[in-house]
Amino acid sequence: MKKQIVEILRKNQLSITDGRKKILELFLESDSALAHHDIEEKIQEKFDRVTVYRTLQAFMDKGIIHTIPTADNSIKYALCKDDCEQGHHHDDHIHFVCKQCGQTICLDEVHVPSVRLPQGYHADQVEVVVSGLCKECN
Amino acid sequence: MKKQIVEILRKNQLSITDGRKKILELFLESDSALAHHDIEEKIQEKFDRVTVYRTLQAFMDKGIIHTIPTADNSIKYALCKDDCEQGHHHDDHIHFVCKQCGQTICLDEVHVPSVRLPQGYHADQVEVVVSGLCKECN
DNA sequence: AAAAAAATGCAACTTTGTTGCAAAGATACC
DNA sequence: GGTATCTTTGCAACAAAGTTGCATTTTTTT
Repeated sequence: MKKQIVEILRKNQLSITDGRKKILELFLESDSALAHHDIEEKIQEKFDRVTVYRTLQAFMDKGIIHTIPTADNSIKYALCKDDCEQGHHHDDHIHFVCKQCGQTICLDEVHVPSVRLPQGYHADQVEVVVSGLCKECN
Repeated sequence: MKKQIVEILRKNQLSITDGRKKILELFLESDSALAHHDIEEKIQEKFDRVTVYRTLQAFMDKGIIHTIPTADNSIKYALCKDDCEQGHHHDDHIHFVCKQCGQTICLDEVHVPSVRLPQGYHADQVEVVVSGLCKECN
């Protein structure tokens, strides 16, 4: 695990620091998406708020994590699949938000459906967020 | 127009106040979704920030407007279709965000595709946000 | 037109996010 | 392994976004 973490950071040319290791570990351990707030809560050692913001930004830039759109003004982040490279996210899976437990998860096995747009529109990216009851809460 | 506004407020059992009339008018005039910030900007008379928050909340509760999920931590609101009733939103159209002009619009004519979830999951609602270039910017 | 109910504005506060800068830490080089 | 260089961190100070309680004003009811 520790090796995998260092490996990921190295591969993305990020210096290996305690904060980055810890936050990346959180993502690897968690199977649901994390908001900034969740991260600060779950980390026992206290890192400055600013550090967490900058770490998430760095991970985003490198394509290690991606954001999940929400309707409640909280950005959620989740690990990208291996083939997301620096600056080019191509996560084509859908996201699921459980109304009971609140968890947001990536359903990697479910691909986004194709959408037919009206004349004149050009689609770059399609985001699908399904809400309902997850496996555990159903 | 003025009649329609009063009509909508009355139908939803909201008292008819200047702020509500003005904000509702904004939504009716605008064909793109509005963020809290946009509303404060576009209104010439100044209403208190708190009033705008509470008005949006009231409109949400009554099913007059709905939120559109975004990945950039800004809640956008748009008018619901007529058949959204108090507490029961059922807007099954997709949303489009233009990367050029930034406008967010409801594509009422495009219905959300059906999504097949893994065993055990139960879907209540499917949100689709497509980003790319809109008719004007393309 | 007066009484009752609801909405507004204000102040004070909390939470969330940003920026510049000095100190601490990581990397590269000898 | 130790030092120079470059990067990251934490702090302070700030800006923006959102919330709450309460007195005043406005709307609705009778």
